[in-house]
Formats: sequence, structure tokens, C-alpha cells
Amino acid sequence: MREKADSDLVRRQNRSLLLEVLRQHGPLARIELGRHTGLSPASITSISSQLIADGILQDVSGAQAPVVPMRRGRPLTQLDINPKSAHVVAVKISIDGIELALADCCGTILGRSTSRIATYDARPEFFGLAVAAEITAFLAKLRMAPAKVSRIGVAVQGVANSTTGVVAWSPAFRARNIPVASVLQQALGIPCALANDANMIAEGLIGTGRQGYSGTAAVVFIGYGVGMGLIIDGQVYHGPTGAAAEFGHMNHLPGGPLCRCGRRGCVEAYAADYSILRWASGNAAAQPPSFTRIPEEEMLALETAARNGDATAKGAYAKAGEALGFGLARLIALLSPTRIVLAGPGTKALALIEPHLRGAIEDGVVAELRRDVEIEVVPIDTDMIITGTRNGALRHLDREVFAHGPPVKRHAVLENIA
Amino acid sequence: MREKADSDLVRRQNRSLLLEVLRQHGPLARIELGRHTGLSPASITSISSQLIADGILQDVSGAQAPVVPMRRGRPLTQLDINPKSAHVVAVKISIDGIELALADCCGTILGRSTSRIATYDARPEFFGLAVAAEITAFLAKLRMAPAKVSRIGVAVQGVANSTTGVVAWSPAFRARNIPVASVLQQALGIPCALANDANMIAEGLIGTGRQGYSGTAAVVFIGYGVGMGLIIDGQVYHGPTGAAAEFGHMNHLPGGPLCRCGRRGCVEAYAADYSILRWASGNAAAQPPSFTRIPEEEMLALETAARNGDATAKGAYAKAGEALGFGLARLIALLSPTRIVLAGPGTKALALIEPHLRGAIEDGVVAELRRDVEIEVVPIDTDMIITGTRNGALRHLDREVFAHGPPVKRHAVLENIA
DNA sequence: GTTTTTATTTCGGCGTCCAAAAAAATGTTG
DNA sequence: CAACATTTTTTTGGACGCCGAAATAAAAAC
Repeated sequence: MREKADSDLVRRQNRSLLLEVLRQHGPLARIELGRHTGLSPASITSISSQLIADGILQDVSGAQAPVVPMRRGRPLTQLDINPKSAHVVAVKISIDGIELALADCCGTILGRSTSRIATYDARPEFFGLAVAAEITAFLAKLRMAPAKVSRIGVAVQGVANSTTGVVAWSPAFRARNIPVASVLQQALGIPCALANDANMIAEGLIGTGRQGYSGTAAVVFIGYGVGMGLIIDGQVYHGPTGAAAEFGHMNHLPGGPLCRCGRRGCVEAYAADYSILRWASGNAAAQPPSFTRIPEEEMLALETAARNGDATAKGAYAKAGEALGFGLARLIALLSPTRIVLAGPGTKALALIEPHLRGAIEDGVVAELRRDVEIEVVPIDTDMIITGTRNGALRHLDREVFAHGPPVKRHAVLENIA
Repeated sequence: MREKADSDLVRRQNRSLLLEVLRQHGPLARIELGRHTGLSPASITSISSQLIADGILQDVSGAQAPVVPMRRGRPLTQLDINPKSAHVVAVKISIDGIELALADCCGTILGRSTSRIATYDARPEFFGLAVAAEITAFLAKLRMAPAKVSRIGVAVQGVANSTTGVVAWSPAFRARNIPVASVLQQALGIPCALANDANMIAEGLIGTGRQGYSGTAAVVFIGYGVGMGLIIDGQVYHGPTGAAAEFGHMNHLPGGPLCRCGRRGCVEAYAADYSILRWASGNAAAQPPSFTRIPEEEMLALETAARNGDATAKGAYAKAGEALGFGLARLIALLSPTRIVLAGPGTKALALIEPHLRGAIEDGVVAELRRDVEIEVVPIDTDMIITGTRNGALRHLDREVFAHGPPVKRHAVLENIA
């Protein structure tokens, strides 16, 4: 109840509602749009014709074979988002590498690139410019004019402040406080948003259109690190500064093993790849965390050992399961989500982890609270970080750019200039 | 972006916006309402005259002395909410007692009552009816017709499901799953809402109009139990079922001392009155939790002992501080609130608790996340549960009842009847 | 008493929605 | 194949709510 309501708000809301429905349910005829949005056919005609005039929607009736069997009556004319109305670039920053993807306004990925770039030893004042150069080269290779790109989304592991666009702390960097979004925005002249990678996975999951993400849900990413995307009321929760849901760096046991963040006993210090290996190697308490990427074979070898009955290896997975389980128990007490999604490469060893995880949840939170939580495992490729980032950028365009449309008369502005 | 927007939405939104502003900033003239809401004077005239016609607002120019010094020009005519337009009852259920308050639509409390009622050994199927009888008697004593009461709000310690209106689990009851809201609603014919008591404290704090509760904040209640009200985006977060923010029953240490909820190692099992006493008495791990009310003197005695250097007593407070601190560290990692408010009788011993609490937060979460959190102590009387419940009920009326007003033409309905 | 100043109301216009009617586009049927 | 049936889409006219500008109201200042 912060904002006043006027016809401007009505237009914005209904335009973005229409775009949202269209993104969810592919191309739709006007009458179907009416059913999905609750708006009358007359209003749909009016709104959609304006969106078409703005170049945001287009008629795609002729494009593909009509999926629905021809019925009686006037055939429906399908509408869809015009892929050329805007483009977005999704950037994923990992340890010593970045991944880029260019997508059109429908989300179709027009090109990708992976390149090595120094992050861990990067100097804060130059890193942003280096990324900008990569993006420029990437767009040039794809023959896409930077002016046609409406937004850039950047995902990074760690504490990303989305209001300032600064990476406060990340395991990918030795330095702290690395400005990224503002530098990109200035260098390329394109609006840019920075976000945490796990939040973008959550955004990606919402985008898949599966049910169950309408209320409160938590997406846990288990792999080289432990991350979380929190969905509150169907929206990814970024917190006041965008640095929310640092589940991996939520404390599990005071004085526990060292984490990459410098604290002791974080969930990640028990359940990330490097932590499980550390436990398996014996004296986890004494060993510092590893900042280098762990080869997949090494994790597979440990998993096989555990499956073959190696007690130390099994114990390492048990520790991981316990830390995750107690962490989730604490989350449940605090937020009582309706759903918890386990995702990431770490879920491959779930059979070894899950019993301890579930046991910990049972020990850690009263039955009344945990009863209604569904725990689900979704095998997610890490590519969902890119697709989620793309979705986030497109959603922002829908709500903040396309929704506005021609509110005040256009020529009113022209008059002022003249 | 769930709902479509139409003129109905515009009216609802602006009506409730006006009421919200009026509740915050006392009686206001139309022109001031315009400044606060952003609506034009013309619209304010139109909206307010309808609200007056509906009996929700009234002109209070003559009522009290004009606070502002008489300036030149037409004097302003102050508007305020009509206190008689509705009434609400706030109910607070404690161990073996309930507290009632009747408030008018401006929030003025017209009467209160405290009475003993069996809760701990109450039978689930009769408890709601007993409360209904208490309310009926209370209203009769105040000569208030039940039909003039528009809403009842009930606050209770523990896990309160606000969608079903059932107390899933509470330290005030031995039994579980006690239906309350539905029973009251049926018995009295008045809409009724059930909520957790700490959430109502948060509601009360928002209602005081202090700054700093616009984003994300957590209110911790420390006393006979440990509770929390979570404010997300300026609104009390109830979670999918209303059972959120059970900070007191968030695990601190696996296998720790027994809590009243039946689990081990909850924050409450370290930091509630009974827990601190239990630590001070020596073997906390072995002792069961206490369900009886602890006399204030007993806590004072322990506090004095600790201040005089009693090592065991000091140790008990240290344990409490650590548990609270690590709990808050975990909360910060998960939600990164901008503010944490410590409240309740337990804060009287804060000098003994705070160093350990702050130390635990430092140990428990990386500096980048904890840096921007303000920790504040607000000495709150437990009466804030009642006032918060009242506020919640009034806010609900504003948004869901008063906001609707005469949407469809009134005579359209009459025609249908004729 | 007239002027100045400020608050409130009235009036006309605009934008958006909607219901109902009209138009469009196709299948069905005799 | 023409008239009819059926469904989608557009057009039309009316309602509602906001706003700017002008009119009105009510008081202080001169």
C-alpha cells in the first residue's frame, strides 16, 4: 500500500500481466489471454494492439502449424512476444572464467561463449573493465550492436550487493568489494544488474513454470560451494541489499572447520565438495579450505569408495548430510517454506547424504513445523545459472520497461523540445 | 503481478492508502492527505466524501483545538477515522489465563479484562467455546453489542496456523491442534484471526510509526520463552500457514538441552527464563524444561548473583547470549535484515548477555553480511502483544473491509431485490 | 470593505475497463 | 454452393476514477 493507484498503474500492471502470461504459456490467442488474465476480450484487444504498435508483441498465426485442431468458428490468431524487441546478455562469473550468453526477447539463446579470465588474483579496479571488453568482443563476434542489448545480468558466487552492483565477497576473488555492475553499465552504456548465482538458479526454476513455487520455497545448490535461492511469495527474495540467502555461510556448529569465507563451522565447510573431501582425508578441523576447482573424478572416486563401504568416506557424507539437515531445520523454523529443492552436482551422492539430512531435520525442528515441507531433488545442470540470469533480466524488462509503454502522450514531449 | 488492475483496484488501493496515512499521522486536512498520498486535492475530496458517506471517516475540525497556529487563508478541516465505525477485540492467550481488550476503530481501548482460564489442561474441543464465553461476558459487561464488533484477533505463544485458525503446538497447552479461530467465528459470528504472539509484537512496533521497519527486520522477544516477529518489506511475515519465525525453536546445538517443544538444543532451551535458571542450577542437560510460570523475583535474584560475580550465574547468561547470537548470525546469513530488535523482559539482563551475543554474531557470520545490521534494544511491555493484535485487526479492516466501499452501484443491488 | 491567501469543491477531459453489438472468418449442412 | 452456425476479434458506448483548472469558501491582513 505504498503507492497511489491511477490509470497509469492500471496500464503498467495489465501490460506486464499480459507479458507474464505470454512468457509462461507460449503463444496465445487473445481470447486465451483473456482467460488467463481475467481481462475482458475488449481490453485484451486494446492492450495487445498497443503492445504490437510498440513492437513488443507480434502476430504469429502464420508462423507455425496451428497446434489446436481446427474447430468451428473464426480461427484464433496467436500472439507472442517479438523476439527482436530487445536482447539481453547473461554473464556468469566463476573462478578464473566467465560464461556469456546472448538471448533475444523470447529467451532464445543466440550465442554463447566461455572464456578464461583471471578472477582470483584480479585487481578490483580492472576486473569490471576486463568483463566489459569480453562482452564487447562477444557481441562483435555475433554481429549484435551493443545498442540493441537492453540489459545485462551478472551472476556470481558469494555476497553480491545488487543495489550497489559490487561483489562484496566471493570465493572467486581474493580481493573484496569489486565493483562490477556500475563499471559495465558505464563502459557499455547498458543497464546492468548483479545477483547471487543461487538466486538465479531459483529464478530459473520459477521460469520453468513448474508448480509449487508460488509460496515460499528454498532452492539449495550443493556442489563446489553451497548456495541458496529463497523464494518468498513467488518472488526471488534478494533482501535489502541483494545479499540474502547465504545458506552456505550460515553457521552450523560454532568453532567448526574453516570455511572459505574465513569463519568457522559454516554449512559449506561441511557440505561443499572441498569440505567432504577434507572430512574424508581425516583431520578436517586442521585443514584450510581449498579455493581451487576440484576435478569431478576426485568426487566420483570418493563416492565410489563410500558406496563400497569405506567408513571414512561414508562418515564424510554423513557430516555433510547432518550440516545440511540442521541448516534446513533452522530454515524451516524461521520461514516454514512449503518446499525445499535440492539441486546441483552434489546431489549425485544424495543416497549417501539423504538419510543423515532427513534425520537431522527430524532432530532439529518440531514435527508441527516440518510436517508440511516437501523436499524435492531436481537434477540441475549449472547452466541454469545462465538461464535464470536471462530470465531475471527479461522479467525486469517486462516489468520496468515494456510495462510503461506510451503513458503520457508522446508528442507532449516533442512539443517541449520544439 | 498476480491480479489484473481495473477501476475497482484503483478505488480499493487509494481508499486503503488514505486510511493508512490517517492511522499513521492522526487527523489530517484534505490537502495534507494529498501531500502524503500523492493524490490530487480533487481526488481526495472525492474519496474522502465517499468514506464520510460510508461512516468510516468524520470531520473533526470543531472537536479539538487547532494544533497548527491559525494561518492566513481558509482554515483546514481535519478529517479522522470515525471511532464508531467498527470495533475489534484483541485476545491474548497465556498459560492459564487470557487477556481481552476492546478497541474502537481509532484504536482507543474501551475496556480490558484479565481472567484465569485453564489452558494447560484444557480439552481441545472445549477451549474455543470457553474463550467465546469469556468474550461474550466481557462485551456484555461493557454494554457492547457483539454485532458491533467487526473482528477478533487472537495471539498465542507457539505454532499458530493462521489459515486454519488452529494452535498446532503451544507451551500454554498440553494438547496439540486446538481449534480457536473457527470456533470463535462460529460461536460469535465475528470474523476471527489467529496469530503468533511475537508476530503481533512486530505488528505493534510497526504501528508505533518508528522508522526502520520499512525493509526487513527481526523482532526478538526474550522472556518466559523466545519468540520472533519477522518483518519483510515492511509487512509482518506470517509464512504460508502463519507459523513462521519460530526463532525460539530454531536449533542452536544438536543434542543440546531439552526444550519445551520436545526437541533438543533449541535457542529457547538456552535463552528463555527457565533455561537460564536451568543452566545456573548446574546440570542443564539432564533437567527437563519447566512449563510453569517463573516468578520475577527468581530471575532478579539470578541477575543480581551474576552481577555480583557468581560464576555459575554468569555462565548461564553467557550460554543464553551465545545461543541468541549464533541464532541471529544464522538469521543474518539467511535474510540479511537491516535491523534486529531485542525486546521483552529478558532484555533487563542484557548487560550480562550482550557481550556474548555480539561475540557469537562476529564468530557466526562473515563481516560483509553482518556489517549493515543495526541491533537495537526496545524495552517492550508485554502489553504490546495486545496493542499489536489490535493493530493487526484494524489494518485488516482497512484493507479488506473499508477499502471495498460501494464498488458496484448500490441501486443495482436494490434493483435485483425489487 | 477590499485584498490576499489558502483550502476545498466543481467541472470538463482523459485513460482504462467492460458489456453488448457488430464484424470477421471459418466449418456445417441441406 | 449458399445459408447457417460458431467462434474470435473489433467496435461502440457507457462507467468509473484520476487530474488540471476554474470556481467557491473562509479566514487574516490591510
